[in-house]
Amino acid sequence: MAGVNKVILVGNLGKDPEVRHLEGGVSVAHFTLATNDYYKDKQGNRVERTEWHNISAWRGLADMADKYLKKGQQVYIEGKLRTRQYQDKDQQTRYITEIIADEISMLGGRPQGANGAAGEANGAVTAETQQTFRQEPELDQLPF
Amino acid sequence: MAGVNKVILVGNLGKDPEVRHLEGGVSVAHFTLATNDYYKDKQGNRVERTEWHNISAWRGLADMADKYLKKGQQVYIEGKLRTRQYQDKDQQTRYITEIIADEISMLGGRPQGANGAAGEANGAVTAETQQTFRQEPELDQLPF
Amino acid sequence: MAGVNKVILVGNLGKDPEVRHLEGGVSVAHFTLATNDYYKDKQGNRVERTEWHNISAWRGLADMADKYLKKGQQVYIEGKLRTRQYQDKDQQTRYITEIIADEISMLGGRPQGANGAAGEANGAVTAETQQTFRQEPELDQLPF
Amino acid sequence: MAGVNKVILVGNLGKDPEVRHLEGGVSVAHFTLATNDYYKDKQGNRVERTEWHNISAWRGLADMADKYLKKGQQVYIEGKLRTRQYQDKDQQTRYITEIIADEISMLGGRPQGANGAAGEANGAVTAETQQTFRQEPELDQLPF
DNA sequence: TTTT
DNA sequence: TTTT
Repeated sequence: MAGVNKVILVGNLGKDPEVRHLEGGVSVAHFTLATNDYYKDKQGNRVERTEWHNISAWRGLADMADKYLKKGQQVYIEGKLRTRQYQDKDQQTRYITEIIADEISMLGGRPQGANGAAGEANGAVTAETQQTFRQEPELDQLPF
Repeated sequence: MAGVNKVILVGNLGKDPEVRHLEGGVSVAHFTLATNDYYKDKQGNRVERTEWHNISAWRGLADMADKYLKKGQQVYIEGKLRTRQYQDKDQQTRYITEIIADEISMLGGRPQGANGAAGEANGAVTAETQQTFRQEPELDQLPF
Repeated sequence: MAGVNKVILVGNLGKDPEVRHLEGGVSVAHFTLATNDYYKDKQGNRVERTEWHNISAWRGLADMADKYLKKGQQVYIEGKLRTRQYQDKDQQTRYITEIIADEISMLGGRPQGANGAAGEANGAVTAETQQTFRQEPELDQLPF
Repeated sequence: MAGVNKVILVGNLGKDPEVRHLEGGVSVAHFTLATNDYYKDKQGNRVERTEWHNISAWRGLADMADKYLKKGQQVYIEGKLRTRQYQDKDQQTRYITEIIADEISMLGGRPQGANGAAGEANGAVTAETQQTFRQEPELDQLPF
């Protein structure tokens, strides 16, 4: 009963969000997020390691993702872990673990196409788009 | 580079940790953790939902888990997400997402066998065992 | 705008919550929480250190704190930092930093009076009281 | 014993870090961090609110802060709360709550002087400086 | 005192 | 598949 299931990520979108509109007007967005980490090996060299995460956002957050998030962009994401099963094409039961986003903040990063310079024309994060979005409060306790 | 990959869980062990000793003296512990959540459905009823997580702990934390953690016990776990692939028995590539523990705190919970009452004789968490363990600092930056 | 202000604590209440009812029917609870940490000194000895935090909970969470939380109890608290000023008795401006709770989970701990044994008669956390409470969603975005 | 004391912030530096070198070669950096939040008032207007935090970083992290962090820069900070007392100029005991940083990640933000455009000449975060720094492992468990 |  |  006393449970906590919390994920905090800062990383970059691997692709533009894909948004679907379910029956009943519910929208859901999916995208991948890369978090980059490093460690020192035995020789003391800095070794990079990238972890990929499956993110899903629902309802208002899905619409926000659809409108504002782009491949390459740096975001802060807070959410919860959920593993669900599905049938693959061979009717085998498979599992996938996703992070269901509760809050997404756009950080200063450069969407794809912005190389070297980071001017607004290149898609830099601007005043209008550098914002925090939360799951709409009245929907905060839905199971997804 | 500026990446964050953090998981925070409070839940109960689904089984006793299973510990293996790898070549080179490295030990690793695996167990599952249940986090319980709830939400209100459209009728306003409180609906419970349990999420299961795969936890792995390495080296000093594995030894701690082996020594102190039991099925049913309530713990706080901080760690990072990692998805790895493996070949299933049909030589299919499969993926599993785990939480690599960096810190484990034993909370007041009741190990299996303690029903209703929670007396020490039933395995209650005592002063000696209600502790926090962290990944040994000098190994903190290894990839697992 | 893209801001994150998050605190996560696991500790024990230093005293029973004090609840006040403000004009307009708003209630607020205050209590202190002790988090225990340790470190190894140069001789390798384990040294304990206790940090005290000022917690405040508003509205529904205040009522929950009033009803369920007791001195000594172990809780998980998630919230945000807020520093406010006030005038002390000499009309000097002083500052106090508090954690405004967004979520409180009761963990297995023993309210005051439960020494050694932890039977239900001594106030142990029971199925009924081992719960998670969140700030009511519709009020989640108020400034306190 | 089973304690957790964790703070997670994403915000902007209010000023350049001030670094002092203590006896024994220990360095410590202090700076303030602004986290921006918003809420909807009763009229549905979006109201901004800024919270200021006192950050301190020790040893390797202090040197990193000294070298890389500037006023205005956006950072992710993970650390722990600590309240310490000091004597003010009237010999009154006062308290100040600080966040002792354990990890600092530089996010995409624009140091002071970068207005409108965010080209490298204006101090934009570049490949070299957009990094994560952690408290040196062997010192991770010191009391500060 | 920051940022958008 | 991202970013630095």
